[in-house]
Amino acid sequence: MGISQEISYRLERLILDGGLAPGQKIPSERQLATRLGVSRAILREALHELQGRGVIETHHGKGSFVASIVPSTADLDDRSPLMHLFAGHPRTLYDLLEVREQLEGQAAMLAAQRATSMDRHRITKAFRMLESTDPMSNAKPDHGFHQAIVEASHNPILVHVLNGLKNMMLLTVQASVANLNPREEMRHSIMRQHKQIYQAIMAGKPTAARKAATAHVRFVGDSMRSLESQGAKVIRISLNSEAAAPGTSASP
Amino acid sequence: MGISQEISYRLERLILDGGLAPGQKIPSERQLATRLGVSRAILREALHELQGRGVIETHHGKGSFVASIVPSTADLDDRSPLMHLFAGHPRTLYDLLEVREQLEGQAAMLAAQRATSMDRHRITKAFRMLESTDPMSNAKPDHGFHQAIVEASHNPILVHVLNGLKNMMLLTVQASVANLNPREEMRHSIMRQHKQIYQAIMAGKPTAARKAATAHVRFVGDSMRSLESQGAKVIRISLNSEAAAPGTSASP
DNA sequence: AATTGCCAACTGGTCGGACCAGTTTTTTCG
DNA sequence: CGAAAAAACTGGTCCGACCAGTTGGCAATT
Repeated sequence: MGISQEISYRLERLILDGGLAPGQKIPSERQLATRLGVSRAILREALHELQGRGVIETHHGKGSFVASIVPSTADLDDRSPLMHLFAGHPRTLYDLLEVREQLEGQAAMLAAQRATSMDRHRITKAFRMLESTDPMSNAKPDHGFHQAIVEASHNPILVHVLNGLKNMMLLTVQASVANLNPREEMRHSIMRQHKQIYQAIMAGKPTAARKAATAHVRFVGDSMRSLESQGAKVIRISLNSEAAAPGTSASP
Repeated sequence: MGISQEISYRLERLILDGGLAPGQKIPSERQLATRLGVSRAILREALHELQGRGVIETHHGKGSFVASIVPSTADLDDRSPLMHLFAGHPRTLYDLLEVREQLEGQAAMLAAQRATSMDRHRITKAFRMLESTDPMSNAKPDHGFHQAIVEASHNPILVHVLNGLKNMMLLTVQASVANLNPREEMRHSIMRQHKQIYQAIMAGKPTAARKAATAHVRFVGDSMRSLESQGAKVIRISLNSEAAAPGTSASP
């Protein structure tokens, strides 16, 4: 390992062990570089590494601060590169929706063909829950409905792929629910679309199911796109919200 | 945001969007710095950030390499349960083909819309190689052609998903090549289909490209199904065929 | 005295060049 | 031809300078 790696390691220890609280300021680059006996360039590389890991935040002219990370928020594997890419690159949302359009259409079609009675039961249950739940509740019911359909496709590959995208999918569903549901007419459109998908699958109409599902995903994408173009901030779903502004230090 | 942040962003984009596979080498620091118009110091800071996020790995004297992305969908290597399932249950082949039908259709469509001149060049190169190679050679050229198209879709999610299925995909392509190519008329059909896909993408006809691609995958599936129903043993493909180190076979 | 305005001293951000240290390729010579 | 030496890569580290935001205090003005 190079020196910069070692420095980033020592810095992290310093922060974690040293009891530096989130939001707390760490010494200036020049100070740290001198104290640790390395050049400022190397020190900066180490800082960038910690930055990449989300350990610190840096603000021009102010300094670097310990980020407020709860290391055990293992809820979703936030820190995965893809996850981060998604959070940082809004376009990725639409990329995902493009893929979902195909995959969910496929799943709905296969579900219409292959769903067993137990599958139908599960789908129905998820659908009911979707109807009854508060519109603004979290995205779980919505996702559950889609999930039930996917599993009814009886295609292990499809299930596996969609499962691999689950976390990101949850985010897009969350985004769509948060942004679209508040709009009265949109919520109705989405509900109608869900109903169409549901009925097509139950009626065993593969083509109709596929069309309904792809149309639904496309509708969500188009809607969010148009919302976004109207200036609405669509994608702002912070992975681990709150980010302790630097000025949170208590008055001395 | 500072320049180094922007650089790391662009780099990340370059890596995932460009479909750079894990393990692949990225250009040297001096090259990248020049190409992106920044100093080497800043370029290195950006690299360290990606390093901190686990996107790349760096080795002294050798270079920087794309790290294996995310464990979720990626890496269906041999010992994977799904891989095993596949070997044991031929039907999984058709499941995969079902999914491929959608995904490759999507990829071809997007490629027809978004391929850059460099993408076109790569696709053309892969296509040429596909025409010239011996029909019975391994499946690499065939897969390379499809891969080039997928990467031209400029949808990181799509690239990621297909990449995760790469190993299994290689097997299906291998299976199709081994079983279908020996049949004169089938080989011609497949070649014609490849040509249709190629021309549609080059001509920038998204719909035609999608249709050609889905039709192609469907044809492969249907053909193998019919072959199988005639009593041919279709799936007998050993799992660890190639993938061996450069020092191949070695028959003493 | 209170306010305003400005300047100096922080902070991080960027640059270029130089040199060291591994790795790979090319050249040279036995 | 083959092995050793040299050159041409690669990343790793350092220095010194300068740019760009931020902050606080000092001084001139009101």
